[in-house]
Amino acid sequence: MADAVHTIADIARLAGVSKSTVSRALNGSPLIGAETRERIQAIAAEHRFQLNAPARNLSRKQSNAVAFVTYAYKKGLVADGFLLEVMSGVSSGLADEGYDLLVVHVDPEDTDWARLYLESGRADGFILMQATCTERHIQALRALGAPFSLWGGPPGAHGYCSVTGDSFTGGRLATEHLLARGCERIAFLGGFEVEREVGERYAGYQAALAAAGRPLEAGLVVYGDYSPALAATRIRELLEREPDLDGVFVNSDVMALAVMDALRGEGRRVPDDVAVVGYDDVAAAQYSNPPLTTISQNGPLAGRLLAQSLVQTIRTGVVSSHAIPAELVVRSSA
Amino acid sequence: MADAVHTIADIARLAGVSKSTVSRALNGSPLIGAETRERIQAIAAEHRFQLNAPARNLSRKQSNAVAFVTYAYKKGLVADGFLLEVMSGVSSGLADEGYDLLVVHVDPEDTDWARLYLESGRADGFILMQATCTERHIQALRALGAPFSLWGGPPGAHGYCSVTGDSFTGGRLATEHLLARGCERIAFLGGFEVEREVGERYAGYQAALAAAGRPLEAGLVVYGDYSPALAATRIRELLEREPDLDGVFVNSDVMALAVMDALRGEGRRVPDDVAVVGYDDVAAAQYSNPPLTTISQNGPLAGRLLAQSLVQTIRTGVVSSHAIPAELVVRSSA
DNA sequence: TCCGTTCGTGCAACCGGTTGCATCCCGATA
DNA sequence: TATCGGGATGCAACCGGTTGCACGAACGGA
Repeated sequence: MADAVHTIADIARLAGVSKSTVSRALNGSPLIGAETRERIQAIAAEHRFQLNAPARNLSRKQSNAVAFVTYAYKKGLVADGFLLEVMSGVSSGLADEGYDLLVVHVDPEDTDWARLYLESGRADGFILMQATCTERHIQALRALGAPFSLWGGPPGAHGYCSVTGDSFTGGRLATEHLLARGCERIAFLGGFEVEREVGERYAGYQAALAAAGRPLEAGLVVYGDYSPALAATRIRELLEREPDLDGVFVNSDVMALAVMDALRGEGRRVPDDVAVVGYDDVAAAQYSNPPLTTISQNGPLAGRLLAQSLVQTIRTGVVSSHAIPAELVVRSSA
Repeated sequence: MADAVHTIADIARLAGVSKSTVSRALNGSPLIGAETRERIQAIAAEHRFQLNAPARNLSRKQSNAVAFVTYAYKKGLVADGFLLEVMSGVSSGLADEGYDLLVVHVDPEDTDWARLYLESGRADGFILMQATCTERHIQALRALGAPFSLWGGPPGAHGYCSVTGDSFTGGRLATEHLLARGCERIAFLGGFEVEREVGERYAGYQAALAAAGRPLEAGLVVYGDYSPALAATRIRELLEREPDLDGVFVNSDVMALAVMDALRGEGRRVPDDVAVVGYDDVAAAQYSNPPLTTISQNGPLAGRLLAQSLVQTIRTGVVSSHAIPAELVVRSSA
C-alpha cells in the first residue's frame, strides 16, 4: 500500500513531475499539455486527492467563502422559514461557484464585523437580508468597499448587488384579488413604513385600487413592525375606526396570522366578514386557520441570485440588481 | 501616516521584536514576558490588527471552523423554525470558542462530503440534526473518525457527542396534560417509528397512561413521516377506526397543525371533541387555530451545547451527551 | 568568582499551495 | 544545418502565520 497522498508534492512524485505542474494541471491551466494534465488529474482522482484549502487561500489571498449575515437570533422575529429557503438557495448557488457559506450572527449595534472577516481573510463577501440588518450595517459595508449583496434592497443601488421581490406586482396582485372577491373597503397593513419594499407594495395596492376606480382612503393605511403583537393591535385599532372594513392586505404572513387571530377575537369571520391576504408564503400559511391566501416569493431562487451576483462582484467588480416574480397563492383566507 | 499594518511582521517592526515574539504575544503564550506581551497587544489593538486566518490555519493544520450539515432543502420539510433556533445557538456557541460556522447542504445519498471537508482542511468537525441526516451519514462520519455532534441521537452514543431533548419527559408531560383535561381515549401519532426520540416519546406516553391506571391500546398508536400530508391521512384513518377518540399526542407541530386541519375537516372541534398536543413549539404554533398546546425545547440552548461539546471533542477527544429539558406550553388546542 | 538555571527572545524551517521567470525541447524556417 | 519561436515544464520565491531549537542575559548557589 502506497503512503497516503496528502499534498500536491505527493502527486508530483507519483506522476514524476514538479509541484507547479501538478498545481497547474489541477487548476486546468492551459500551460500544461493536455496529455500531462489528464494523467495528473487521473492520479489525483484515483487517490481522491483534495487540495488544502487554507494553503490555497493563503496563496491566492482570498477565502473562497462568503458570509451570510443575520442578527443575533430573536424568537419569533427572524424564525422565518423564508430565511431558511433563501439560505438554501445561497448555499447551492455558492457551492456551484466553489464557494463556502459561512453563517454569522452579528449584534445589530456592531459595525466592525465586516472588517474583521474581510481582513482576517475569512470571507470575500457578504450576503444580507434587509429584514435582518440595519442601515448602519449597509453603510459600514459600503464604506469598507466590501462586496456584498442584499435581499430587499433598492433595485438601482450603488456599489452593491441587490435581489428583491417584485413588491409592486405583489401588492397589486393581492389587492386585485381582494377586489375580485368583492371587497369594498380594503385596508393596507404594512411593515416598517420606511422600507422600500413596503412602499412598493403600497404603490401596488394604490395602483390596483385606482385601476378599479376605487378611492384611496388614508384611514385604511396603517403600519406595523412585523411583530405579531403590534399587528394584532393595529388591526383592532383599525376595526374600531373603520368597522365596515371587509378586506386587508397584510405585508407579512406572520403578521397576517396574528391579524386573523385578532379578527376572530373581535368576532369577525375570515374570510366571510374580512378577507385577509398575507405576504411571503411561510410554511405555516398553509396550516393556518383558515389557510392563508398570500403572495409567494421563490426563496431558493432569490438565494441563488444573491449568491451568483455576489460571486460575480467578487470576481469582476460588476454589480447587478434582480427582481424575482411575485405570485399569488390562493387558499381560503381571501 | 504609517503604512497599513497587515501582517505580524509589520507589528514586529513597530515593536522592535521578531515575528515569533509577536505571534506568541498575540496568542498569549507564557513564554513571552508580561511587559512585552502587553506592549505588543497594545500595538496590535491600536492598529486593529487581525491575524490572517488562512495562514494560521495552514500552520496549525486545523480550520477553526465547524460545518453544520443539513439536507439539500425540501420545501415544507426542513423549513422548521427549530432548525434556525438551533443554528443560532450553534453560531453563538462556536463564536465564543473562536470557531466559524459553515453551513453545508448535502445530498442525502452522498456520503463523501465529510471526507472532502475534513481533508481539504475546511472544517474540523460537524454538527448534524437527526431529522436532516441519514444513518448512512452518521456511519460515514464514524468510519472517518471525524468529530461530530448530533441533535437527537442516542444518549450513550459511541464515538460522538449527542444532544437531545428529554423526549421521555416530553411524551409524559403531553400525555399527562391530556389526561388531566379529561381525555379518555388518547392516541399517539409518532414520527418515524425507528427513531429513538419517537420511541422515547412513546415510552413517556405509555408511562403516563400506566401511572393513571389507563390501558394502553395498540390501536391508538400510529406513525407518520413528519409530513403534514401523511399526518392528515393517518388521523383520518384513525378516526374511522376509533371514532370516540378524544385526544391525540402528535410528535411534531407541523404534523399537529395538519392534524387539527384534518379533524376540522371531519367535523370535529379542537379541543372540545378532540384535544391535540404537538411537539417542538414552532413559531406557527402560537398563531394556529386554535393555538397549539405543545412541548417546547430550547433550540438555542441545544445549539450551544452541540457547539460546546463538539469543540471539546475536537480539542480533547472527549465525547459527551446532554439532554435538555422538555417543557409543556399550554395554549388552546388541549 | 564560576557555573548551571531559568527566563525571554530570535532564527529559520515549515505548513501546502501559487506563480513569475528561466529553461529546455521540439519542429519550422531560412 | 543553424537559428528561431513557442509550447511544456521546473525552479524557487512567496503568501503569513507557528514552533522547535539555539542563544544570551540575569540570577542564585557553591
